[in-house]
Amino acid sequence: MPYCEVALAIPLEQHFFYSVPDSIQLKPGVRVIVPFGPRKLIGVVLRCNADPAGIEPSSIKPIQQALDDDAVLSPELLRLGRWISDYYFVPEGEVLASMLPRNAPVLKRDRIVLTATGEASLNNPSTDGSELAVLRRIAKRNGIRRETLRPHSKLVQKLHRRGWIRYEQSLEARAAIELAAADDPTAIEATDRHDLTTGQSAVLCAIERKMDSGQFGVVLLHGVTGSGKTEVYLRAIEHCLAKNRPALMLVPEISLTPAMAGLFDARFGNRVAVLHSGMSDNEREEQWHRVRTGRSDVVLGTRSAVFAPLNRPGLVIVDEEHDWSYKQEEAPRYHGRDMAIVRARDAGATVILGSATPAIETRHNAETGRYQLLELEHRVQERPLAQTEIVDMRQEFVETGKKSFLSRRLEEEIEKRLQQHEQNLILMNRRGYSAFVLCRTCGHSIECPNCSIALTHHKRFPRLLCHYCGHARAIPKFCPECASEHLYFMGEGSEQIEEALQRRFPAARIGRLDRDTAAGRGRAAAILAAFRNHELDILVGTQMIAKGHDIHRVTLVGVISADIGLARPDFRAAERTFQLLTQVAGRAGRGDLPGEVIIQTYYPEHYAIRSAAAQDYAMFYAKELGFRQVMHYPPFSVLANVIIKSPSAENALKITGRLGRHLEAQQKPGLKLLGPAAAPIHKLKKDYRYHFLIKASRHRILADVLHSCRDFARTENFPPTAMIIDVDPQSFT
DNA sequence: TCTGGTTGATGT
DNA sequence: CATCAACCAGAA
Repeated sequence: MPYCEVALAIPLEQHFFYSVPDSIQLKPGVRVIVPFGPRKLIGVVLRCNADPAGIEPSSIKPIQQALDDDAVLSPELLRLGRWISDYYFVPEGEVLASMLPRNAPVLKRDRIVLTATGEASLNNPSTDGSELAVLRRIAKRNGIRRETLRPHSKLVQKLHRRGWIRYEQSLEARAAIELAAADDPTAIEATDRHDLTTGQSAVLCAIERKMDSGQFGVVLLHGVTGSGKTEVYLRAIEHCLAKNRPALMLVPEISLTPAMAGLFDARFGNRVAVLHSGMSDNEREEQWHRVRTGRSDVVLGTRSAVFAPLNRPGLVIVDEEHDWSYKQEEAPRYHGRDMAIVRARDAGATVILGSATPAIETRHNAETGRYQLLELEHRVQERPLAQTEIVDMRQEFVETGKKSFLSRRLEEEIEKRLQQHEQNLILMNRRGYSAFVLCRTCGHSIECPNCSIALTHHKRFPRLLCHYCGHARAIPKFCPECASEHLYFMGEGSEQIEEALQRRFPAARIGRLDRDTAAGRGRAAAILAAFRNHELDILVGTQMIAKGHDIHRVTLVGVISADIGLARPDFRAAERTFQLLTQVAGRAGRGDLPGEVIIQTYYPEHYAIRSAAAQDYAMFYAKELGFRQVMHYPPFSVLANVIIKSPSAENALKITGRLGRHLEAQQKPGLKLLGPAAAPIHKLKKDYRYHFLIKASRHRILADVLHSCRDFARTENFPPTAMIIDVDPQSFT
């Protein structure tokens, strides 16, 4: 009987071999149900006719069932999966699982069956009466759903311990989902095509030339906010489709840019498939099927849409390529933008990376010629960029003697917009009401029991909430440590800003957009729609309000505290601040009326704030690049963050020490080791954490070290989840 | 990751 | 000696 090699979505690097019964036809990329220990799992066939060298033949079990007639993962996607597995040090099975719709194509049942000793006890007169009754029920139907015996769980547990019963898992293929009636991709309906500016035309022309070459290539489309990048994307997609190749566009978050989906629908009709996390599993699976079967050849989606089952895309667009939500923060920790490039390289496609504030690495790649640089330096219809003003809040305090989060300048300007029936966008990049609760008597702030983090006060909820693990507790009247009643609620969040603005401007219609108000399907879109329709005068929010919205009556953007985030222990803190401020400033003055931006800060000298206020990318880039060079940070090095975690503080420290000694011995030219150090959030979700930051001059050197870490962890028997390798890390919690 | 088996502390 | 949680090995 032939053997096949299967990748399973478990945190083990190995693949597993199974025999293939004659009745089952397989090819690589087909999903299968396989027995795995006492369980059944879904895996993906990597190779048929594989040689299970070194594995005891009698231990090889047969494939239970194939779930697909045809490969659901194309050779192209299987290659990409292998690449990601190697590059990011993640098990291939986990990568492949994340490429497929999450909807399990099986029904899972936990069953209880009798063992041989259990059978024997059926006929043993000394068996206890209630036990016998349960055994008889199981015997009667030759096994029973575990669920059914839930009311007798105590008894069942006892029988299991005694070895009379055995748990069994069954997986059965579910019927495939029904697709809506087939609709062939139709020709493009040319609605609403904006005339191009000369700048846009030139850029589009260069992109089309690149696509016509049929060769892989990356273009950085660096265009100021409001310069009309979207129209360029749409035209480029039209060109791609005209050449009979599918197109893929990634956006950071669709729920925050509902307008984009609307544009795609209007332009490409039923050829468009939309893939994002806000959809139900069924909807997502249906869209995925439409793509796989060729009914959709334009895909618009978030990070994981980079794995859309398109056949050799000719164009891959990454909008807002600098956006950090492209990095998956759990395994497999891939970067959506970078995977777009890897995929395009394999498919011979053109990549457009679009941004007003490109990541330093991306701009550097363009400067050094790896990417083609295309720029749009002016807004459409010669609209000016917004006027910007920095308010020094230290000075404000000196002059007013009052501790207020709202400066006189910002207050005055909001007042003016309200009178003129124009709209205001107020950025407060921290959610909740108060950032933390401090006891004036014992000096401690109330911490999360699972994480070394202060709990945030949410007033409407009303609870203290951990923003990392979700832990919630009642709002205390007394300090839980020392029972003092002197609790102080410190640091404003978006909820408090909204409330205070409402108090200051009672007649204004004020809305708030942050993770709290946007929770739930369609909520974010509804709030944005209300703002767009001018049912709101002021929209307060976190970074969500900065993302790509094109609302013409917004003439004032206020930033309550530009400093939030600057002090974070992350070498990209300045870059993020610059990007956030520039992006939010870009929301002002996108219509006929000119825009104005007021940035409040306690740190007006900081280059991130100064260059954002000047809307001067070049100034920021030059300064930041110099810093990166001196500090050996990307793009002058490649990084990996190796995290050690354990629920036991001692264990975490012990393992860290061992890995540390191992890493010390790996020192060589081109390699820099930082740490071990306690992770910035030392305890997270009940795990104590330490980390090593590894800098290398080349990826090869980094990969070698990471390999050695992984081997070391295996030979030293680290628990399999104790070590997390994060290649190209984007955040350092 | 998940499961089941082993082990050692606790209690009768 | 029974019971239970905590630890660990193995999965093809």
